[in-house]
Amino acid sequence: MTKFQELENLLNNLCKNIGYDDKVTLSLTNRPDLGEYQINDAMKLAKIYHKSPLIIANEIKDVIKENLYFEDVNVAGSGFINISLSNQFLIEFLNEIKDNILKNVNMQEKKKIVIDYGGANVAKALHVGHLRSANIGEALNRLAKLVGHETIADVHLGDSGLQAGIVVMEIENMFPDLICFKKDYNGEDFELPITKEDLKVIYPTGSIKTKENENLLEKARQITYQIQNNHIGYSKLWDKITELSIKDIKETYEKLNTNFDLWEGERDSFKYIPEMFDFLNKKNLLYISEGAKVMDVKEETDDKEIPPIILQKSDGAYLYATTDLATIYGRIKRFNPDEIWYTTDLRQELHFEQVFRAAKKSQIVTETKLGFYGFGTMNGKDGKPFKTRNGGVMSLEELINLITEECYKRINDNIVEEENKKETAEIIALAALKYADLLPYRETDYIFDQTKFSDLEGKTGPYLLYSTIRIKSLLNKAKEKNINFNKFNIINSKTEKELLITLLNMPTVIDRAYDTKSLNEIAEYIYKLTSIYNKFYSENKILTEENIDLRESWLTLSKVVYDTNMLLLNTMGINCPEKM
RNA sequence: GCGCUCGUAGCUCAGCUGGAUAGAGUGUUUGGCUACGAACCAAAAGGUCAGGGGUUCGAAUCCCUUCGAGCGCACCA
Repeated sequence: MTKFQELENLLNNLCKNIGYDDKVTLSLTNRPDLGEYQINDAMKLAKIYHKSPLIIANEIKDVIKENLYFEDVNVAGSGFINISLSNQFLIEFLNEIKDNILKNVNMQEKKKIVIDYGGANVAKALHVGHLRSANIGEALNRLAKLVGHETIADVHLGDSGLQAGIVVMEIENMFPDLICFKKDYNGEDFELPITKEDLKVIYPTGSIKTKENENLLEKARQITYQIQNNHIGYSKLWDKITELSIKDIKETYEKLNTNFDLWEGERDSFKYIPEMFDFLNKKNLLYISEGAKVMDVKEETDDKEIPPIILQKSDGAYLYATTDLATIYGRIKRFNPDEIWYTTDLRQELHFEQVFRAAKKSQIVTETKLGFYGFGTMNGKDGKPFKTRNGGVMSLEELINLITEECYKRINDNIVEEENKKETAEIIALAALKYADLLPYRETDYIFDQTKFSDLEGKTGPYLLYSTIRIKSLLNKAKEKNINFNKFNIINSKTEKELLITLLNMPTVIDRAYDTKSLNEIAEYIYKLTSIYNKFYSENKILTEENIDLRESWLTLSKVVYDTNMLLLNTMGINCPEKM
């Protein structure tokens, strides 16, 4: 149990003793002039117990002010209780977590969670629009692990859509003699005649052609259908393209520090489709509507229109909904997870609502909790979302390179060795990019501004890295000078107390981030902690402090802040260089 | 047409299940390196929380309404 949890439990027990058996919460104050924490529950209790809030507030005040952990307990306004924490409590707290920062995290009962994020499409370049899914998904994955869960991350590649038909058609055009196109082709191996650079051009040009020519579009559709139905040559070719494409996609995801346990795609769900249809047929859930095989998912209690889910097109082809439902079918069968999370653009909410309903109604899913945690779109300056289909959007690689160049310019030659400069610049650039992306609330649409993402000062990733490295450097210097520290003894200033209280509050922040599935509070928190530390740093000369107990306290505190920063940066998927 | 989301400082965003005097960053103005790393620190200015009504001890937050923006609504993914 974290120290803060202990504190809240103590408070609740004290209230219980005087007859208030309701949850009382301790929150950071809005009025720092009156205390450090506040309790606002007296007003609520007043309604329940038909008593004056002031009387209740005073009763609570009287019982908690006796405790050694609290001091300066006072009642103000219409029943606000203001509390400060005793130095004794805070010193005890810091000494408890100094050697293991994980003691400042509330662990949860272990669950198995499949997390579906990334959103990469085979044969299409990752663009800036893919940034959020990767960042948020990866961070949620890490957050889930941090609080004690087991996760299975699946990139769930888009590998069965129309782009398959388009790309195969283009290649047939370019290399009609390739053996996989021969009538008597029997599946033997062959060399793919294109590189990943070629691939980046093939889809966009093919896509334009199909938009201009109805016949080509129809042809691409047919090829797509044939790939779905295991046409031997087309499937083999598409397999090889997928392999090549994954290699490329992996490189970019690795830069983003995004890791998947499974590199499966829509096509991996195909093997479950016949079984799934059997399952649905047995339950009599499917019917034909306008030639398509559909299933109703509307419910009595709906106040909005939920259209039926289409599982097979009138031409026999499968859709997004089919593969997603079959993927759930497969995941339940293979992993039987407690939860499955999806992190995609919020615009897909209705689609997932339909799929989830179909899964539950058919009892493909019984116990497993299905969660859709959508994110807002990245908009252009015109306030409209980036186009994902029409091209012309900056590729993720290009964006990373641009920001890396900016960072490179800032690197001081006296600090970073020449051979490490490039690598360091990239780490900093990615920190800037990831932090800027995780800072807004998950569901917020925000305006993508290249200059904002390139900011290296203020509330940015580079600020956090710089500050963290500076603490590390301080701790190293202490070691070099044989200054030992292993204990927190004294609180000497207001800034130090502020730091301690901020540290104490970390578990609450992590819990909330987990509950809301949004990293923004963690991003805000780490900035707050860091900036208070920087204030502390500028107020004191730590290494030359003559009071040995004080110096030891300062160094111990610095170490805890460092460990906390590293833990939270890692949770956000942000790496920290040695120097910058 | 139906539905979802949103409107907070010049700009980009926070603001927790309703709590006291609405916060950051950036930009603007100003001060601080012969310093453990200045990608830092300190200070000032900047607000009709889109408008109106309601609920109550108390509203940026909940409800209604007007205006404005974005998105989604059966065989794309």
